[in-house]
Amino acid sequence: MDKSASIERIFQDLRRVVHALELYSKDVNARFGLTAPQLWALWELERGGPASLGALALTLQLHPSTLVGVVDRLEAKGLALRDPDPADARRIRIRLTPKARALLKHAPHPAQGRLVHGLQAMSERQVTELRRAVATLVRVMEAEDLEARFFFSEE
Amino acid sequence: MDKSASIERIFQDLRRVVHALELYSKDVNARFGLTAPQLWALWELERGGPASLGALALTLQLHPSTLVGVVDRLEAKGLALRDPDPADARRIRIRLTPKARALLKHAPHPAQGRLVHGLQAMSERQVTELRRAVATLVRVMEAEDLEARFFFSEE
DNA sequence: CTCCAATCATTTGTGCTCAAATAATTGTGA
DNA sequence: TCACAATTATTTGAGCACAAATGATTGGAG
Repeated sequence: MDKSASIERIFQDLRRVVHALELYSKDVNARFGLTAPQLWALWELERGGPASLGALALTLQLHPSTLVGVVDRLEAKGLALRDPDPADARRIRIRLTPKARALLKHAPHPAQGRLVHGLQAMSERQVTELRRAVATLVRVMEAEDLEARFFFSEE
Repeated sequence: MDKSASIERIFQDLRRVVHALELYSKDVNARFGLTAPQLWALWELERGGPASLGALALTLQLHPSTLVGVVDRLEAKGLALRDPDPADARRIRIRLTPKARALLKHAPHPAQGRLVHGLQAMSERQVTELRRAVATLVRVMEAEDLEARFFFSEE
């Protein structure tokens, strides 16, 4: 297979990866009541403690305005709370409720779904190769992204 | 790096890949007026000729209800038309307008954006490795997906 | 020939995503 | 100190994605 055919295939396959991840998220939601972004947010709050909306958005790599809705839904489910930040009235402090902590004990870790189950069935060598390849992809894509942003910011 | 750390990393990186793809789509839309799904749909219609909504959804791997909105927007832009299917009144035949065909000549091919530009800068050997790795990923993910669907359909 | 189940497109409802505009608050430079 | 710029969260608007329900049409079984 020549290079351009490989590139075409990589894109098709990436679309399928994205698709599978989405289906997985919907599936977890249907079965468990929490979507992947919601689980990621909870898990990150558990790991890093209370955080401002902006800080959490940064670690989750989401746009702040995206995270507002996610936190809204977590709050509606009684899993997260918005406290005012005593030091800065512009900020909020998002923290977990005891209910959330209890739930996280039994929740599928965002990186332990059935997709990861498949990865675990692969040899360590294969997983390492895959990790390297995906890391390369990220590097290339984000580099191009930055470059383009810089380029167009000059216009 | 041990296996579970590799798996964790793979997932983080995949999230970043998805993120970069989304940003790219939004970017093309802002600059060109068409989102990635719209471009994919146009390109597929150009390649395969007029198609029913269900058939197009299948080749694009989208849920039919998702595609309805995409086609609505293409129609609103004067790029696609819904014709009745003479053979079956339930079906529609989606086809391109001349405007769409003219536009496609200058449009960024869905798989020729700046992300692909980055891939093209890589060596053929690297690209081949990446293709294999991503294909492995797809195989693993979709196999797990099928397995889970089968498992839960037995409940 | 007539029901009735299957098929096809669509609508509705929920959620995620971004960007741009808005409002409140902070901190700083004159 | 005080006006003004920066920061922070939110709202608004557009689009994508799925599932489930709906309505129209087809085609087959009795």
